[in-house]
This record gives sequence, C-alpha cells and structure tokens, in this order.
Amino acid sequence: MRSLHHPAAGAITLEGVLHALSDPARLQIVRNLDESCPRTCGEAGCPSLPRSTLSHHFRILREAGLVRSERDGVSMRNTLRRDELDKRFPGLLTAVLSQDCASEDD
Amino acid sequence: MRSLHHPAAGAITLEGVLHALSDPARLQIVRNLDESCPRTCGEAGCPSLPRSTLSHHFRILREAGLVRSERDGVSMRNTLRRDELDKRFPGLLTAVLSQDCASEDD
DNA sequence: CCCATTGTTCAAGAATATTGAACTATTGAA
DNA sequence: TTCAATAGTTCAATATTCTTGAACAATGGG
Repeated sequence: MRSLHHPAAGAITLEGVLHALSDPARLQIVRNLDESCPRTCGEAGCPSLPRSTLSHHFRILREAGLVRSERDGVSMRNTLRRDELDKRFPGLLTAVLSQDCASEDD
Repeated sequence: MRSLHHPAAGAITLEGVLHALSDPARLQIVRNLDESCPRTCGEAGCPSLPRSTLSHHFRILREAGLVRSERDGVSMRNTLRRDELDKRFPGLLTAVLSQDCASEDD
C-alpha cells in the first residue's frame, strides 16, 4: 500500500473542499466525523456502499484535506481536520455543515 | 432552443450548490456576478474558455439554482440568485465567496 | 432578407466515478 | 510460525460527466 497522501494545510484548495463536500455520501461522512470523530471507514455512515466505493470517497476527502486517515491496528482512524480547515477557510465548514440537507418541495 | 430550466428555490440542493461552486471557472463566474450583476456569458470573466464550455458551466450554475438566465436581446442576462440562496442556505454563499482562493505554499 | 452576434446543442474524445475481484496490512489463534 | 479473519486499498471494466469544435437557433440591425 502506498502511503496515504495528506496535503499540508496551506495546500488545501477551496475548490477541492467544495468538490469533496458536493457528494451526498461524502457530505454524510463529514457530518458524522464532525459529530463523533474518529471513525473507521466502516463506521462512516454509508452502510449501503461497497468498500471500494467508500475507499474512493475517503481518498477524495483525504486528498482534499478534509480528513486525516491513520492506521489503528487493523482499521483506519479517520478524523476531520477541523482546526486546520477553520484556520485555512474561516467559517466555511460551519456554514456548510449547519445547512439542512433535505430538499423542500415548497 | 429548449427553455432554460431554473429550479424553484425549495428544490435547490446543498450538494448541487457545492458541486456548482467546486469548479474554478464557475466559482470565478459566481464571484463576478456577486460583484456586478447582471452579466452576459461573454462577460463572465473567463475569456480563455470556448463558448460551448462556458455555456456548459452556465447550465450547471443555472440548474443548481445559483444563476438565473434571461434573454435580453441577442445576449443573456445572468444574475446571481442571492436572496433565494441566502434564504435557502443562510450564510453559505457568503462563507464561500469570502474565502481567499489562492493556495499557499506555507 | 441577409448577416453579425450570442448562446445552445450535438458529437467525439478525455477525464472521473462506481464497483466486483484480487491484493495488502494487521491482529489473533492454533 | 503459519493460518485465518478483518479492514482497506488497488486494479480493471463500465458508466457517467466534462471539454470543445462544429453546426444550429434566436435576436436585432441594415
């Protein structure tokens, strides 16, 4: 396994963060990590997704700088990079995560 | 030309908005519209992009609910749906657009 | 009507996403 | 140590989305 890549805080891009958050599964994962980190991939909150898909989503989150993944025994410990993100993009994560996700039909 | 589709405010999704904003060209367009709306597609602020690509980007923005496009003579009048977006997702657009887009190397 | 201007639509190739199958890393048990 | 179970990753094939040149459509002026 190649070592997992985590960008430095300064290298995190706004577009990358927005893209990472623009997928329903990834947004759900980030919401869950925000409430109770750390989590394994399996506890991410997307039980219906295949492992390979989940792994792909975590890679997007990781490489966008949202999540830090560290091996913890046989599983991974995923944590939201809250402090770094808040410093890099003040107010952004709070603004996104505080939104009501449900779509209204008016 | 099929009539352009604009979702109702209540049908705008968070994921759709984030996805629309996750492209550098589209983010630039929205920034420009936020400063001085309305604009034509040609005045969007992406002079290097082909027209078909620009049209595609405006369609993404339109169908995500970010931009309203109305014909004005030979060109289009594109406006940011600021009020509706602020009501649907309070603080979101401000949080995104207030970020410094440049990536740092620390 | 003819033409210039502005966008949209279409089509083909490029890039990204999804997912089953195979592989790797770690742990625990025999 | 060797075997098996668990958790993720990587690979490969397919599907979806993106990019963009070319053709088309809509408007307005001469």
